[in-house]
Amino acid sequence: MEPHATGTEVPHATPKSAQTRQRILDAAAEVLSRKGYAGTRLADVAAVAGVQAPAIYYYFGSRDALVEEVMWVGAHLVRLHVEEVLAALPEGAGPMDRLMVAVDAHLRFELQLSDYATASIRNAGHVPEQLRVRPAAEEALYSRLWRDLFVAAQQAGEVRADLDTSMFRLLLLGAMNWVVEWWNPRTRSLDELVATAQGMVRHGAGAR
Amino acid sequence: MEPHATGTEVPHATPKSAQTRQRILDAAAEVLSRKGYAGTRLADVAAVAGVQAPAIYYYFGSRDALVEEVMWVGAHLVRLHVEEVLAALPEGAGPMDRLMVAVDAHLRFELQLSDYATASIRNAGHVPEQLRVRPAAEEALYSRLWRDLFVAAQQAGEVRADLDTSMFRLLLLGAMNWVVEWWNPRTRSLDELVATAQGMVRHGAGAR
DNA sequence: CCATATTTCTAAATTCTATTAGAAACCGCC
DNA sequence: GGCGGTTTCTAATAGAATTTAGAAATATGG
Repeated sequence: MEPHATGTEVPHATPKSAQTRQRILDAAAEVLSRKGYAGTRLADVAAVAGVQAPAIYYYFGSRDALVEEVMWVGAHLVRLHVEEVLAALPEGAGPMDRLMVAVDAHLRFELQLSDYATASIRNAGHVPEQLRVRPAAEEALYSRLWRDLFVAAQQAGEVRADLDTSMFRLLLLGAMNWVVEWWNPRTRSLDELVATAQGMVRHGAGAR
Repeated sequence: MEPHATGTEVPHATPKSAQTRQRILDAAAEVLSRKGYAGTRLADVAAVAGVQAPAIYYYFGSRDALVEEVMWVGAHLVRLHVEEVLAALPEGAGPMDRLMVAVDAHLRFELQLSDYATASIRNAGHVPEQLRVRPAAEEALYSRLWRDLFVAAQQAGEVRADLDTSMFRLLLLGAMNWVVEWWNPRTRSLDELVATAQGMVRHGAGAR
């Protein structure tokens, strides 16, 4: 044995078979993003991961521990992704350019790249309170990232001086997060969505 | 007896004591808006309504029937409210004015007036499929209302001709719906929120 | 190729709620 | 003040899902 008992971290250096843990976590993210917290049964997760339900308990202490991990990873990955994309920008990029890129990165990651992001977004307000503590810390960091983007743009005069950027930012993130509730890749183009969202910021918050 | 058995409608003309049904429905909306579908237990609803759990079955066929009713009422009330407010506008109001008023009405109703609206919004994507059929019809009507507002504004030249209003509308409704996830009346002013959201539309979608 | 630890399974127990049965309380009315 | 119907309660049932127990299987290392 020696499963999940060592606190909140994730040991399991054993490379070969502990891919199973990852498979289970991936499966949980997938099911959670599709069915939500209420609709996610351990048996479903196990089926997707290709194991029997009790096998999950070898890697996670409980259903809720598994959910919490997915939520945290989701929040974490979104932030990392957006930070990376921003870091890759050339020095010359202005504050408004950086905002546009952040919008692009957030939407594409959430819709294409990561079940974790979708799961994290959709279920943030639906999991029991106690599961929100660790993910909330990540979300706070992400929130700060966006705050800084807006503050920089406003100070540079590229966002209207009289705009309440804090409120605008919350509205914008809401608009982008809610996309998971209606998005259908078959009927809409992701490029157009990104462009429309960017326009919402450029014109909605931009100066002039 | 003679409870809920008569199909999907809601008889109970008996005025006096069938306020209980309303109390239960109100309680369900309140709990549902706060705890979500997964976290809403019949016992909680009953406690808020001031009855014992089994009493609920005198008025509703099942837990899901109760939830469905709340969801439908929520979607219905939002639409009615916005329609009423729009109808009360003077003839002279332009398409952009009408959009501004709709934003105002949607946000104020959702945040101040109705647990039903909040419950309906928060749980739309989290209740089992079968419960979404009847509410979905209401939402479709509401969606059409907004589509018409944007089409009118665009035809009048008050919204940029090149804007994808369908996508912008979905983003806007998402932004407003997501507000229930972060709104705290103690730390933020509702007037400011409304003004910021209106600005998001006026500048984000408006011509010039 | 055997011994040992790791991993996963089957079967069973536990728990948590919705739901039902049936008895009591309540209410208006004669 | 008793009577019939309505409404609500207490107590029991049922069912589904998480979670444990403990046995098999699988891999690992000498």
